[in-house]
Amino acid sequence: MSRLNELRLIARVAQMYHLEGRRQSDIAQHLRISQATVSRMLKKAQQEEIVRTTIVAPPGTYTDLESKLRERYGLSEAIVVECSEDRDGAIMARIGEAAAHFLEATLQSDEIIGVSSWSETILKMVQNIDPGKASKAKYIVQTLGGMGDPAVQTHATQLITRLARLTGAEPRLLAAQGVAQSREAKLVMLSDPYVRETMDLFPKITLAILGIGGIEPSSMLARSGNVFSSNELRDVTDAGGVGEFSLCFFDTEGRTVKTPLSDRVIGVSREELGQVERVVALAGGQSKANAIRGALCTGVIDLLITDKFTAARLTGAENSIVGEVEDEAV
Amino acid sequence: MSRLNELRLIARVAQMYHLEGRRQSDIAQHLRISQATVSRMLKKAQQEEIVRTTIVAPPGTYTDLESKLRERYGLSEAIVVECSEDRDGAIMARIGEAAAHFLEATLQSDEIIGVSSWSETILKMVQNIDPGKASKAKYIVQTLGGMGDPAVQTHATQLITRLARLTGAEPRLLAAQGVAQSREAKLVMLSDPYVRETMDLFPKITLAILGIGGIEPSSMLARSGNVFSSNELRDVTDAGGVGEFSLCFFDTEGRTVKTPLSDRVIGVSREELGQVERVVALAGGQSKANAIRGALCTGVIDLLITDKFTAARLTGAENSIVGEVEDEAV
DNA sequence: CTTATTAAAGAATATATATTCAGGAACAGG
DNA sequence: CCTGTTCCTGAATATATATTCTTTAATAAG
Repeated sequence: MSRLNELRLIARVAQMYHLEGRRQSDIAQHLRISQATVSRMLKKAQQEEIVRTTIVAPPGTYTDLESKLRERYGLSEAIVVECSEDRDGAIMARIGEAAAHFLEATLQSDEIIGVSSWSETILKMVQNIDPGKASKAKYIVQTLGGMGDPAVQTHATQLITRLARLTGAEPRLLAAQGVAQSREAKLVMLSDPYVRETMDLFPKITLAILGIGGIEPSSMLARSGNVFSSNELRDVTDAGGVGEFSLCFFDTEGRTVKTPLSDRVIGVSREELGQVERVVALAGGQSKANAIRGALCTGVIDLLITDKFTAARLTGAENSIVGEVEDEAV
Repeated sequence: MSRLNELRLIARVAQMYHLEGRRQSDIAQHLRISQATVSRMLKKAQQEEIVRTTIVAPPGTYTDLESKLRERYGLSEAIVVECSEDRDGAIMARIGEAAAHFLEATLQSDEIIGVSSWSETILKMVQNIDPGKASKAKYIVQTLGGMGDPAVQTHATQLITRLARLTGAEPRLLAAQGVAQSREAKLVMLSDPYVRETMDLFPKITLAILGIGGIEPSSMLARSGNVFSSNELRDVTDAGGVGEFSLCFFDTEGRTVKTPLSDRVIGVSREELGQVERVVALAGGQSKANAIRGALCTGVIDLLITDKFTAARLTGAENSIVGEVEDEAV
C-alpha cells in the first residue's frame, strides 16, 4: 500500500517536471526533499513507465526503415526519403535533396571531401545545396577519373568545381581517365604530378560521397562511355559482381570482385575508402537494389541515403511501407 | 521540402536522445554538429510535438482530481487517495496511510510540528508512520487543548507523545481544556507556565497537521465531550458555520464565524495558522464535504489529503471518477 | 552599393541534473 | 548484543545541458 503512495509522489514529481516544466530543485523545494531525490524519482518514473516518451515521426519520414537499415547492415546512420513514385528520376531528386541537407547540416570545417564524380544522384545533391548554408570545407577531391566522352568529363569537372565553390573549398580534380587502356597506361597517368597530387589526398579524405552503380550492361556501358567491353563486364558478372562504387566491384556478400579491369581503374581504392571517417552512399531505385545490398555488405559505407521503396526492399519490409509497393524481385 | 529533411534530423536526434538514451554530446559527435545544436533540436522536437511525454498515473491515483483541487482552491498540493467504498472508516484509514507516507517523505529536520490532537484521521496517520523513516523533527506541539472526558485527553496525549517518539521530537503538550468554561477560566489556564510555554511555540510551527470537523450537533457534541451546549452550536450554525479546524469555525466561503464560543477556545488561532509555512489538512467522508469546502476557502490550508469520493464532490466531478459514485448532496 | 535586421551556429559559460560519497538506520546472521 | 550488509538519504561534486555571447551571412530597406 505504501508503494502506491510512493508511486503517487513519483507521478506527481514527473508531472511537475515533464508537463509543468519545473526545475528539479524547484520541485525539491516545493516538496521538501532534496534535488537528488527528485532526480532519482524521475529515473524511477522512467523505469516504472510512469513517464512514457514517444517519438512521432513527421509524416514523410521513415524512422522504422532507417532503424532496420542501420541494424541489418551495421550502418552508422541511414536516411530514407519519401518518394511518391518508384521512378529513378523522382528518387534521385529526393535523395539529392536529402543529401544536400545532410551535407549542409553536418559538414565540418576543414573537411576533405572525396566525390565520385559522375553519379546523377550526386549531381542532384550539388544542385540542391543552399549556397552558404554549408560550412567551409578544405578540398573537394575527385576520387575517380573521368569517363570516356570528354563532354562527360567536363560535367564531372563542373560538378566538383561547383561543389567546391558552394563549400568554399579548393577543388582537386583528377585529370585522368577513370579506366586506363591498360595497366601500363595507368602507370603513365599516375606519373603525372597533378594526378599524383590529387591521389595523394585520398588517404586524407574525411568524408567520401559515393554513388552506387549496378551492373546491367546497358546502363553501365552507356555510362562508362564504352570504356568497358561487354566481355570485360561479363568477367565481372561471372565472378559474381553485382555492383560497384568508384569502380570497386563487389558481389552480393560485399566481397571484392577482382578482374583484370580492376588494375586499370584510376580512382580511390576500396581499402582507402575503408579508412575514411565517413563514407556516404547515395543510391536508390528498383534496378539498384541488389547493387546497394552488396555495397552495404562491404562494410565500407557508414551512411546510406535512399528512398523508401529501396529501403523496404533492402530490409525485406516490402509489404510494410505505407502506400503502394511493387513486388519487384530483389 | 527541406523542412522535412530538417524535421527528419530532429526526429532522429530525439530518437537517439530519448529512446536510445545517448548523451547530447555523443549525438553531436556522431552527427558532426555542436552539442548546442542538439540541445536546440531537442527543444524544437518538443515544440513540434515530435516528442510527446505522457504521465501515466499508476492505477489508484487520481492525478486529475488532485489537479482540479489545486486549481480550484489554490492549494499548494493535494493528495487524493483510492478508496474502495465511501465509508468513513475506510476513508480515514486510507487518508491516514497517505498522510503517514507524506510525512515520512517530506518531513525536514528540525521542524516544529503542530498537531490538532483529537482527529481520528490523524490518529490513523500516526499509526501508519514507519518508525525511523521519518527524519528528526524538533517539537511536536499540541495545538488544541483536550476535550472533556479525561480518557479522551489521555488519547490526545498519547497521540502527540507517540508521534514525537516516531519522529524523534520532543512532545509539547497543551495541558488545558480545549474549551474553557468561560473567558475568565481561559485566562486562568493561559497563566499556567506550561500552557504558556507550549502556546508560545504556536508562531514557530513550521508544519501544522489539522483535521477538519463538520458541525452536526450529534457528532460534534459527542466528540467534544459535551463541552458545548446545543445552543452554542446553534449559534455557530446560525452564523453560517459549516465546519472548523482547531475549533476555528468558518462558513461556506471560508469566512471566520465568531461566536462567544470563540473566546473560550484554547488552541492555535486561525491567524497563527495562516503564518505557518505548511498547513496540511486530513479529511474525507461524505458528511464532511461541506466543511472541507469551507476549510479550503479559508486560504489557510496548503495541502489537503482526502479520498476520491470527497475530491470528486469538492471539484464538482462526481460523475467523472472511475467506479461507483453516489450522488450524495453536497 | 550600403546599412540595418534577422537568423543560425559554435564557443564559452551558466545552469541544471546525475552520481559519488559518507553517514545513519534496519535487518540478518552470528 | 554485536557485527557486516543493505538500503536510503542529502551534501558535495562531476557531468550534462541550456543559454549567452559573438560571429557570420542572408535578407530587406534605404
